[in-house]
Amino acid sequence: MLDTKFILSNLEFVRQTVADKGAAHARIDLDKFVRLDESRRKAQTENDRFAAEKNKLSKQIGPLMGKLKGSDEAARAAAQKEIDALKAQSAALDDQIQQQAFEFAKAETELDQMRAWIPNVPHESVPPGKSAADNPVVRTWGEPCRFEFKPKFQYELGEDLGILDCARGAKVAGSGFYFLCGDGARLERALIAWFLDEHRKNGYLEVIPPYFVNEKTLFGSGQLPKFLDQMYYAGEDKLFAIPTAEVPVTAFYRDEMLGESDLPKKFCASSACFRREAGAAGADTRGILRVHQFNKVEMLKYTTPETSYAELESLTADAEALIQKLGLHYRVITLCRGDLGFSAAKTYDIELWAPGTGKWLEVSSCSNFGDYQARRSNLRYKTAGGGKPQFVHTLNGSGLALPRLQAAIWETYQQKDGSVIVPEVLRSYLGGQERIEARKA
RNA sequence: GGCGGGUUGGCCGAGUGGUCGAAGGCGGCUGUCUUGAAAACAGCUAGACGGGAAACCGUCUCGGGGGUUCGAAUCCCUCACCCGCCGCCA
Repeated sequence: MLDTKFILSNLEFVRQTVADKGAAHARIDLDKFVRLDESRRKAQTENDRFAAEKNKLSKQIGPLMGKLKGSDEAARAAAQKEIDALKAQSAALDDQIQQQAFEFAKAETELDQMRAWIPNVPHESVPPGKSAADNPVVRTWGEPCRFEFKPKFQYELGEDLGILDCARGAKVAGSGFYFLCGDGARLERALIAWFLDEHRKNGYLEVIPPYFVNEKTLFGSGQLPKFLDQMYYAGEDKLFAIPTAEVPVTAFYRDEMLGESDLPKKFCASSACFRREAGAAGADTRGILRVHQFNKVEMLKYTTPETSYAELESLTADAEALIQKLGLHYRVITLCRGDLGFSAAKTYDIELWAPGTGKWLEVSSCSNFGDYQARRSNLRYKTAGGGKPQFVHTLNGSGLALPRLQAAIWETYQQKDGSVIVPEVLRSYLGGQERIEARKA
């Protein structure tokens, strides 16, 4: 959420951001926002004046009540008379207070609702651009591998090796669900364990988060209210299945006050992720490039505003290091203004080259959210200097998302005989196994 | 699912109708003392919003919401969460 004062004093910048992010929407009417803020302030000023007056009257009644207990009957009668007069004055204020309080609440509620739909503004280093086609490539690592045979793509490899079963996934749960079997499941487990071990070495605290969260938690990270239709919802219990571990871990310190010396805080979390992918029908439907449930290890950081952009670089580097050790070809792109997500101030996407599919696959999205999520989550820290509490900055990035990574590994390390070589760093997690071969029945 | 006890500032913890935004302690900051530090002593130390050039002033906030009252941390209702005991169960 953006600060109301920031919106008002940077109105055109916010207006441009809303347009850039394609967030233009009847719910966001910035001219109305300005008007509402004016009426909110006016109502509050009026309300405060009447309330102050009423408070003064009440304070006069207290001592008079004491006099009612005295023995002098004339004095008691006089006090009673005074009390009645004060009560009458007080009652006369009620209508006005109620009226102003109503006006204030009405304006504030509308302002809050509108603010909930206004996206974060981009950092100054974010490049201009309208869509994914305009995202500049920051760097590329490795070389695309060459084959002396026609390489298979992920779905074929998975099914041929017997490590992926999409048909039965569809039967059991529906399209977009799948089984990993045998060495496919083991490779997944190895990757997750290895990621977490690497992150722990880099100072990230490993957590296993709740897979279901409440509405407030989703509001905090920015999924709600805008992306309601992308979430699985258990209505009986008013709980949502998490689309990423970012959601529960960002809420870890919600409504809390941290100390500056506690920062930065670094977490890594492994979880299943659940996404309805509404509106994505027809895209990447074959295999495991776009699915409703997948595993992911997520890295998160809570930092001070001063260090968050440096921490974004190191977060991205931590994700890249994993890919480098796996020996895969990848590139890093910066999302342009038009492609930047709702809550993000700056994002790097990391894409793996999948030689069989012939596409770059996004396996990590590393973002700095600035204070946007912290504001929505009421998450502050006390500064070392002792000044006012500040909102922390939050960052997160995948390290890494499993299905597309598996796809890239299969495709990159496939052999002429159809088997797949296991990347060296993972072998100790697989009992030394060096190769995945077709599973018999 | 049933019954009982809780929820107060960064933390702990007093406070059962008025002078309470809240005693006391811890922690933090500042000063005195000291070569420096510790200790001791003194002072300061919640947030949001509004008004104001500022000093400062006002309103609201004692888990959330609603109610009673001139006035609520305090009384009533309700919801959430936490801690017990019972039931069910991986």
